[in-house]
Amino acid sequence: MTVQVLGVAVPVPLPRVFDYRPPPGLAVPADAVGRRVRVPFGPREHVGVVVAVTALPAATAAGLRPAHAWLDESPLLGGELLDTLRWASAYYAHPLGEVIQAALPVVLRRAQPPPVARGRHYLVTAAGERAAEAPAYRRRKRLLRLLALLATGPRTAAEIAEHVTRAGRLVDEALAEGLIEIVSAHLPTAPALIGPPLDPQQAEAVAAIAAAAGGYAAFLLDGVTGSGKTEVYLTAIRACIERGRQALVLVPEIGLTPQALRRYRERLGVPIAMLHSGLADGARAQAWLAAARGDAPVVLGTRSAVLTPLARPGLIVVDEEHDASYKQQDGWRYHARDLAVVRARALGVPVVLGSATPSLESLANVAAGRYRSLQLTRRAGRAEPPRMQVVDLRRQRLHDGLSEAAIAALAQTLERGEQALVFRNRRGYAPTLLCHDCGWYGECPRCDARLTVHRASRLLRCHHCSYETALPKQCPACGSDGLMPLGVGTERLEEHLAARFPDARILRFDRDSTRTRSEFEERYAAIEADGPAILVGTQMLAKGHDLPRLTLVVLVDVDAGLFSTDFRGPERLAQMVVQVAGRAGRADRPGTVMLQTHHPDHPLLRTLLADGYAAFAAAELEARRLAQLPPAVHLVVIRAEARDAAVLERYFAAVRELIGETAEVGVRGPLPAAMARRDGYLRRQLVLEAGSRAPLQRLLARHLEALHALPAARRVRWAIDVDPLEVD
DNA sequence: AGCACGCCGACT
DNA sequence: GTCGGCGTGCTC
Repeated sequence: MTVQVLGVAVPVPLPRVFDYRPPPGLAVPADAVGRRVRVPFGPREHVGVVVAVTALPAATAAGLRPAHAWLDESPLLGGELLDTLRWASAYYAHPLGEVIQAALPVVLRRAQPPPVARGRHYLVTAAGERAAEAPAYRRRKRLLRLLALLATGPRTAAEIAEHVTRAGRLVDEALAEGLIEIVSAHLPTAPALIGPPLDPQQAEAVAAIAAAAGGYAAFLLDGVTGSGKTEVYLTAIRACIERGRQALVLVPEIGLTPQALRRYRERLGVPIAMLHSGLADGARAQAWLAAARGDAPVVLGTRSAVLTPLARPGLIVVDEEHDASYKQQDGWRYHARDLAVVRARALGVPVVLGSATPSLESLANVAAGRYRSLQLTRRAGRAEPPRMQVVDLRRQRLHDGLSEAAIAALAQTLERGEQALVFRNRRGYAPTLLCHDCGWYGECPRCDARLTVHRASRLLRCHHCSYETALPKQCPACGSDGLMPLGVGTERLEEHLAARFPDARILRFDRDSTRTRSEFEERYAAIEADGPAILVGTQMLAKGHDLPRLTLVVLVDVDAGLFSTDFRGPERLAQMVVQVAGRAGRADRPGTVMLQTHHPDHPLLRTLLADGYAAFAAAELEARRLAQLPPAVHLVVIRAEARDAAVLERYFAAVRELIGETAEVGVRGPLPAAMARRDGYLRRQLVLEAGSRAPLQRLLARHLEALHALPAARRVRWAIDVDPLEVD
């Protein structure tokens, strides 16, 4: 005598599935797998997802607790997505319950039935999008809220009513003014705008992707900045929609701008379900469900959008595939680009990874024949590439970090009425405060890091924890007046430039000056306004946005990237240089990029500047092979942190003993992390390396349960990072 | 991770 | 006498 038992993935950090008797009363539905259930868990209750139904002897099942209730009338997670999540749970050695929870929108993690979406759907029109930005509409707050809501995807009247009061009348008004329209989710909402004609290389790329439709194929679309990668995506997506299939498009965090969304919407003429981190819970759930029902022809989103269920999948696109924001950096540390390829294979659809500066991983996959390379080498309808100029800083007099040559170039740019970007990846006034008399410098009491001088707010701040203290006037050690800020941050650059060019607009972009997305958009709009300006900024300005009036870029200090402790430093630097250079001289005028360095003869810089990114990448791949670093080898890092050094020591001793000696997997460490102490926690890592993934996977699978069961693990915060981006 | 249970120190 | 410190065990 056997009875049916539910295998339930519960969102707890335990690497196993829990068995329950079905909820009392009803028979177990045939399609139980993928439905959510409320289950008792110790003294609490959780929402779990059924991942298996098995038959167990009645006597065994009697010892199990019954699930409390079903939450779904049909499976919420379909076959392919659940299979991919199962695979990912094993691959990333992360508990399935937490993996599944990460894939579910917040609303669906709660013990409630899924929100219903029914009735007519409304969507903002192109006129409505223009109105949302027009000054004349600024005072119509409720209308603007409606337009913003409908800009994220089609909504029903009922959904709109959740966001604005007296929704019915507002919707009627907006309809009458042509700002919104009724859409049937499956049909194009507007005639798609016709794009520029494709050049032969673009047409060839589109044809290759089209030829692969209906089956799995992976492409690396390797196209220089301005070669029209987006046109290739748009054409391929359009073809996908016309075949009645859905396209999933991933963009980096910084890339999902209103301009980008509008371009997709206008050119594709269909509703686009948008998924990004800033979305309200309800809106995110609606977009997710629309994708799952097949109502959204295009799903556009950042990292976690790769976990969206698709009813009619046809194509996956990953834009700027080299971007580090695709890797989740805490909890379940998945890589969205890699998962996109895994999903494409499982779904039997083509996947296109695009970049002007492909990751070395993807280039290695091309070399190994796993991805097909599609090259775009021509800059479409534009001036020649920017002139790259190395500024040798040795024996030069510097003015707050800027060379005479850079200042002269900035002055000329302003005189011509053009815009310049001064790029420096350190915010604050100066990275260090030093006493010239006794050698004291400001250190964080909780981290192995120096305190950054923030002059405007008169603070010394740690950029790695929340520590801050008043900026001292005298040296805390010797009491002298010899304190001096050492080094240059964006704040100092801004101050210097403002003093030197008092009539120019100086706009600073960093986390201190630009905290929110709306602040960014506001300042960004100021750039687009006419007239000369100097933009001073960090990473924030390095990618994504079009800066059409920019003709000069000054990279204040590239040396940090040349001598980084992390093995990906050179790759990151090269990508940054090429991406920033891509911002220069976009319009009618060719641009100039000035790289300030104390190492003008560094082979990395020479190769990159003389022969381009592809040559750099080939050289760097060879260097990684010789050094036995990824992608030549594969890595897994076990990280842990604790306040007490002895506790940390004991933990890693236990892990090492557990793993033991293996022939196929090299074990290094535990090594102190680059910042061995952070926010009061000591941090170390154990590096596992092997020539292929299989032995690493076997080792993880073999020891995973024991790793969780380790008594020493209770005293530390630990995590497994498969394919880590940083090993410092 | 939570949360309970359990066994030793300073307090109303 | 008990309130509460955090070690240890368990979660179907």
